[in-house]
Amino acid sequence: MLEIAFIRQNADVVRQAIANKRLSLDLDELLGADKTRRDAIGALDVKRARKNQIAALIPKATKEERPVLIEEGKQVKADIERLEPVLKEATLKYDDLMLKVPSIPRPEVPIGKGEEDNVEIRKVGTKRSFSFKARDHVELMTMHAMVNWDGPRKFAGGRSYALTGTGALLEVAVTRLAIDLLVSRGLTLVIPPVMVKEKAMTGTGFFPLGREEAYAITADELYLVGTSEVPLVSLHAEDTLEASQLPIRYAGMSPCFRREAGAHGKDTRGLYRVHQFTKIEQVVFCLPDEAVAEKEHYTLLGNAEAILEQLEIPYRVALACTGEIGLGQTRKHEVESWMPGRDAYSETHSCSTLGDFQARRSNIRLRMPDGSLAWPYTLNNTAIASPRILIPLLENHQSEDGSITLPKALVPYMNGVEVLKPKS
RNA sequence: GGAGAGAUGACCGAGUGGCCGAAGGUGCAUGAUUGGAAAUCAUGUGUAGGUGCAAGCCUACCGAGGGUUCGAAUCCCUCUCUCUCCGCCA
Repeated sequence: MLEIAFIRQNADVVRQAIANKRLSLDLDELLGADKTRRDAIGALDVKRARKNQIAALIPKATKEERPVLIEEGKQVKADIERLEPVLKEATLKYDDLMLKVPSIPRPEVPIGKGEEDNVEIRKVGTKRSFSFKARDHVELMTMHAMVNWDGPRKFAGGRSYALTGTGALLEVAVTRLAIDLLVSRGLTLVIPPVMVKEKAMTGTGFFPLGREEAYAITADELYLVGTSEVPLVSLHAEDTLEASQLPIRYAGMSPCFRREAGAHGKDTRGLYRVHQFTKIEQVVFCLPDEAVAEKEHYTLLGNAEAILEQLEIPYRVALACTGEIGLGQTRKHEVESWMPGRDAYSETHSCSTLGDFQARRSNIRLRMPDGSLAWPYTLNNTAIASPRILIPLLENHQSEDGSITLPKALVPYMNGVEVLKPKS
C-alpha cells in the first residue's frame, strides 16, 4: 500500500506503475474518492467540534440556557447523522481502491508484458544431454510407484495426487534438506497456521485481487493460504517492532493451497501445477533502507540457489519484468529449474522485495533508534516447493533403466540410499 | 460444545453518564542536584486523520462494530480475542 500523500504528489509515477504492471485501476477514481472523503471529514469535524462545545457548555449552563443548547445539540446531532453515511461511503470506496494501488517497481525492473520479457541474469549448471530417451517425471514416478494418480482424482478432484513410498520420502528429504540449510544460515523455522482470516490475506497483498486463487472455509470465514508468507508476515501484524530486532528471518514450513482458477487446462500433466503442495518459504523483515533490502534480497536468492546446487539441478535466474511482478512487489527474481520433460527452464522459486507494502497493509510498525516510527520492509523467497521440485530432481538424475541417482547431499536424508530402482 | 470472568496508554492500574485522551504508579527522556552514580526534585512522554509556511488548532481512538443520549471509557446489543472450569479429542 502506498501513502495517499505520495499518490497525490506523484500521480504520474503511480499511473505508470499501474500501466507497467498491467493493472486496470483508474487512479482518477481514487483521487476523486480521496477528495470526497476529505471534504466529508472537514464538514463532519466542524459539526463534531460544535457537538463537543455544546456538551461542555450544558453542565455549566443556567436553567434558561439549557433548553436552547439541548435544542442546538439535537440539530447538530441530526447534521452529524446526515454527514456520517456520506463519509462512510466515501471511505469504503477509498479503502477499496487503495488496496488496488500497486507499489512502484524499482528502476532496474524491465518493463514488459509477460514471461518473454523477463531478463535472464545467469544460467548455472549444465543441462544434461541424454544418450537415451529421457523420461518425464510422470513416467518416472509411475515406474517408481511414487504417486497414486487416480485414487485422489476420484475422491479429491482434479489436480490432486498422493505421494507414495519413495515419492513421499523424497518430499520429506528435500524439505528437511532445505530446513537444515536455512536454519544453519540463521533463519528461524516456523510452522504457522495455514487457515487465516481475511485480514491476513489482505494485509499481505493477496486480497482483494487474488481472492479467486484462495480456498475459502465459509463456515468459519477463514482462508487456506497459498504460501506461508501470509502467516509469517502476519505474525507481526499490528506490532511495533524495535529497530534492534531487525532483521527478522523466518523459514516457514506449510502446506500451500491454490485454486489455480485462472489456469484451467494449463499444465495439467503431472505434478507441475497442483492444488496442494508443501513449501519451505523464507520471509524477512528488515530496516526500510534500499541497500539493506537489496542485500537481504540477494541473500534469500543465494539460499535458494544453494539448495538447487545441493540437489545438483541446473537452473537459471531471471529478473521478472513489470508485467510479471505482483501488486506489492518492487522487484522479483525467478529461479527456474531445468526440466528435461518440459524441455524448458520452469519456475521453482520466486524471490521478492515488497518494500513497505505489506508492512503498511498489515500495520507492522517499526520504532527507529531516534524514536520515530517507520514501516519495515518485507522480502520473501521460496526455499523449496514440493512436489514441483521433484520434477527436475527426478528428470535430471535419471538413468536409462529409469533408476534415479540421488545427489550426494540428499543421500543422508534418504537413509543412505544412493540409487532408487524402479519397481517395474 | 456448555458455564463463568475479563479486554483502559510502553507496562501496571483507577475510573459506572458531563470539564476524561483519561487519576495514580512504573518505565522512558530532558534538566537540576552529585566528583560520578543511586536517591530526590522539576518538566515532558500515544497513534491516526484534517487544516496551516509554522507555532498551533480541530477531529477520532479506553478490544471491534452498532445503538441510546444534547453528551458514552462508563448504559444497551452484536462480534472478536484472552483466561478458568466442565465436556470432547490427536
